[in-house]
Amino acid sequence: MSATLVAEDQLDLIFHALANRTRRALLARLKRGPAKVTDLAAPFGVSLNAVSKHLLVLEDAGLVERTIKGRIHLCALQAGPMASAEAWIGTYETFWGGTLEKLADFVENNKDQA
Amino acid sequence: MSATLVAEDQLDLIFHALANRTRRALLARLKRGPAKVTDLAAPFGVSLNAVSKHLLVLEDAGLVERTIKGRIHLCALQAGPMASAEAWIGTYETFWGGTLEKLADFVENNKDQA
DNA sequence: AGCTATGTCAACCATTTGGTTGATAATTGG
DNA sequence: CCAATTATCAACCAAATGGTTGACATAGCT
Repeated sequence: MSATLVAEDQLDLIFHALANRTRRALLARLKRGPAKVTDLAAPFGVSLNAVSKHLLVLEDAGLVERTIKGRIHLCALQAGPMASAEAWIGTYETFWGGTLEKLADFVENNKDQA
Repeated sequence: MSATLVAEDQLDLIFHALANRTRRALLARLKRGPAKVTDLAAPFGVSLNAVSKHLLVLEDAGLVERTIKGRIHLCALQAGPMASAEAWIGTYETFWGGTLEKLADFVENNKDQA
C-alpha cells in the first residue's frame, strides 16, 4: 500500500501507463475478459518477461488487478482510474470546439444500453 | 512535416506528452492564452532550456503551435489532438460504469454555454 | 517422485528522458 | 555600435524505459 496518491501523481502513472502501445493493446485485450499472463503475452512479439513488466506498470496505475490462484495469475481490467485522465482531458474540450454537441448526440443515442 | 501518422503513433506521442506534470502544467498555463517561452518558464523551478525541450515534446504531439515573431516565440495551445486520446479512453467508459449518466447531466447543464 | 507449465526475479544492455551548464545565434533597445 | 534579451544548440549526466536471457520458485499432471 502506498501513501495517499496526489492527483498529479496518479495522472503521471496513468498517462505513462497509456503511453505505450503494447500496454494499450493489453488493456484492449482485457476488455474481452480476464486472462492469465501467458495468454496475454501470446499475441505479442515480445517475451513473457516483457509482458510481466508491462503488467506491473499497469498495476501501479491501478488499471489491472491480479488474482492469484495457484500458479495462474488472472489479470482483470480496472478501468476506473481512467476516469481521472478523461476528466483532465475534459477540461480542454472547450479548446477544440464542437465536441460538446457530438458528445450530447452520443449520450442521447446510448442512453438505453448504459 | 512527417509522414502520415498512424493512430497508434499519435496516441504514443500524446499520452507521452501528457505523462509529465511539468508539461501538463504548461498546457494548463496556455489555456489562459498564448505565451512566450520565457514567460512559460518563469513559474517553474526548472531552467529555460528544460522548458524549451518540453515545448518540443508538446509540439511533436501537436499540442502546441509556435509563431515566431522576431526573437519571440509565441506558443499557443492546440487541444485538437487530445480528442484522439479522449476517444481512446472513451471506449473504456462502459467498464467503469455510471459515467454515461454523469456525462448526460454535465452535457445537459452546459448546453447553453457550449 | 519427476517432469512440465506458469510466472517472477536478477542482471544486463541500448536508448530515451529530464535535467543541467555553457556557448551561440538572432533580435531589439539605448 | 553595443549591450541586453530571447531562445536554441551541444555536450554531458543520472535515472528510467523497454527489451533481452538465464535462473529460480511454485504448482499441476502423470
